[in-house]
Amino acid sequence: MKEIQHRSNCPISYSLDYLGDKWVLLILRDLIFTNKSTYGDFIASEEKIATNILADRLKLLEENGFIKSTVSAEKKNKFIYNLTEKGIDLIPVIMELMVWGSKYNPPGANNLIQELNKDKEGTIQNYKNRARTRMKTTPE
Amino acid sequence: MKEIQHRSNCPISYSLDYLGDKWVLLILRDLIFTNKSTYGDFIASEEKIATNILADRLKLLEENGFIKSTVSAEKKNKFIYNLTEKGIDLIPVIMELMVWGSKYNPPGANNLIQELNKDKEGTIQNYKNRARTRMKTTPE
DNA sequence: TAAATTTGCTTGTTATTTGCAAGTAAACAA
DNA sequence: TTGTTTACTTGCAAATAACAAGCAAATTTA
Repeated sequence: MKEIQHRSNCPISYSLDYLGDKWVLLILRDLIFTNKSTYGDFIASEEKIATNILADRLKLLEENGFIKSTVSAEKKNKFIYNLTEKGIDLIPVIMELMVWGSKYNPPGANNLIQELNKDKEGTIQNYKNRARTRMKTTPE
Repeated sequence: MKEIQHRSNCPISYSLDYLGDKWVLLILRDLIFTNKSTYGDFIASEEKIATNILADRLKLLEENGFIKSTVSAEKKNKFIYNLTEKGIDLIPVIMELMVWGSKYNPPGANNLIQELNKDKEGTIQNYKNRARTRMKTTPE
């Protein structure tokens, strides 16, 4: 894995050096909003990520401390990926992508948007706590 | 310009079909946080976008309604790009990218982060209003 | 216990995109 | 009228992505 070269010392540019890629953010989405946590789970997602790209992005995310993998308790050839605190801190970014997407892609409205409109901070906190719980409990 | 194909009906995936690209978001950053508004301004940014990529992304952003170009009042061979309401609605996304980047890229801390910590909603509203004012006033 | 399956990749090939350098064209300034 | 500014376009090599196939360890099934 080649090291990421930062193009400037702008914090937005810094973030984009990791996150300016659709696939990275779709993997994070799956980790935040669904119960998906394995290679096979991510491959099964609707957007059909290629196998080599998924392997590459999981490696990048783990090497840069966004996620952490552990061997599954029940199957030794299965890896469980979970968000680290660094990854959990991206939840607000992804929430805002969802808010924007729901506004401009009409069929995408849902309960979560209503919850965010009522109490954005609280909703984000709930998802952060959910991710922390997942990280701590022994995986399936 | 080829039409963007949406890979699913997930609102996050929908957003990423436009925004899952570093350069698009760096152009938006310049429009939100700086007084940059022309091709030459964006070319001069620290991250050194290639000329063909900039032309391509400006076209994509305009064709998809994120920005609007007008001919400069003073020079007819100069175009001024401004955010539309659709683009202004991305300010929260970019603010969160900045918050995350500032947290994990230590030298990036600044006044804006403090302002956001004190009053996120108000700060975002200020930048939205600033963008609307720029859109309405006759450009340089 | 041997064969088939699951799981998580890697490899090879082709297509697309990027990055870089150079060129173009309209507007404007000297 | 010559040079400069501004905003691109074009051509090409290199990097990246998409697709298909293959592989190997662990596990299940016969």
